[in-house]
Amino acid sequence: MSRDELPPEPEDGTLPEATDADRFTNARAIRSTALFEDYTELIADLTEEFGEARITDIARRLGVTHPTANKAVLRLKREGLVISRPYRGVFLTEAGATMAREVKARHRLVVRLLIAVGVPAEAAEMDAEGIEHYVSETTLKAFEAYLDGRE
Amino acid sequence: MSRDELPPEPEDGTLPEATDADRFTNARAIRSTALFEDYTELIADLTEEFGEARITDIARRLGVTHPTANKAVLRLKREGLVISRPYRGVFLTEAGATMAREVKARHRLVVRLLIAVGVPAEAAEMDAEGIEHYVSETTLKAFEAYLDGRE
DNA sequence: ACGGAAATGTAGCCTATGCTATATTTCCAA
DNA sequence: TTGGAAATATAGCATAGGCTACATTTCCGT
Ligand SMILES: [Mn+2]
Ligand SMILES: [Mn+2]
Ligand SMILES: [Mn+2]
Ligand SMILES: [Mn+2]
Repeated sequence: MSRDELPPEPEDGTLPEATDADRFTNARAIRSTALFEDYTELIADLTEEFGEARITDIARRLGVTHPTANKAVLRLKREGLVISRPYRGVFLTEAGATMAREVKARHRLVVRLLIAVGVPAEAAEMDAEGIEHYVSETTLKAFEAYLDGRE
Repeated sequence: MSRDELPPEPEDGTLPEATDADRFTNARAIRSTALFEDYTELIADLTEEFGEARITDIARRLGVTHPTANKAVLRLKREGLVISRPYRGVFLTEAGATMAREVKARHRLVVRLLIAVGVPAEAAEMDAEGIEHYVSETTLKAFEAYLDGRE
């Protein structure tokens, strides 16, 4: 029995609501970029701290083995987010740096928002590492407005 | 050059802070259960609506093909979260129902919190689908307290 | 009652993301 | 200057979670 899942189409000029499938598809798309976001953000941090991001340091900070980090860096290269030469450090491209900047801004804003609504700082930092990737532009704006609205 | 990344160990009775690696490892662990959470929550919904969860309906609601849903259900079975017989509906076990209940509660609470801080309902629903999986118990409690504290 | 349509299952392919074991390169200290 | 330690690379394995193509089963309308 095929159930017609079509939501009542609003023919009154309103936008059609996002379906369940839309939401899950969106979440899956984000999941596939979350890792790149963490890598670029981390590489930016390490570069700022040490002048370069070494594979070993990347791996240690992420809590993975270095072959895992190495393989991920190959994918980052393929996507044009980093450049690197064998046995040398990893550096962000313009695209990578842009991604890092945006992710870091999201990260900080999420932490601030969580703390503002009463989440303990330690938990806020922990949870933000996952949450940050799923916060849309719209939600980000709302967070900013909320934080501004309480000086 | 191996950089000593050890954070300044607090020998004053305070808890040691979570390292970056701790946070990323936590996020990776959650990522591996997020899919199960979405499936159990959805199976609970479908069972409530139709008396059973059919593979086709699961797939359509998630926006994936039915072989993908079928394979996922096999994993859910292996983990003891559902039972099912060939060509029949899928049903939650006690463990699966418990997971579904908890995820649904998290989902709703996240949406309510987002809306409370000014996120438009549509964006709140969209973002919550990803965020819900990364909200810890501690953060959940804080959300509850915050929502209570405003009538 | 049965034949076709819908639902479900299976096979096989792909990529991502983890790991261990091993090879290679770089770098530093004696 | 050089030999061993540290860093990096590579090979190979595994699982998850997507997909398409095809096989099988169920169900329903005539
Ligand atoms: Mn993150
Ligand atoms: Mn982050
Ligand atoms: Mn979800
Ligand atoms: Mn959900």
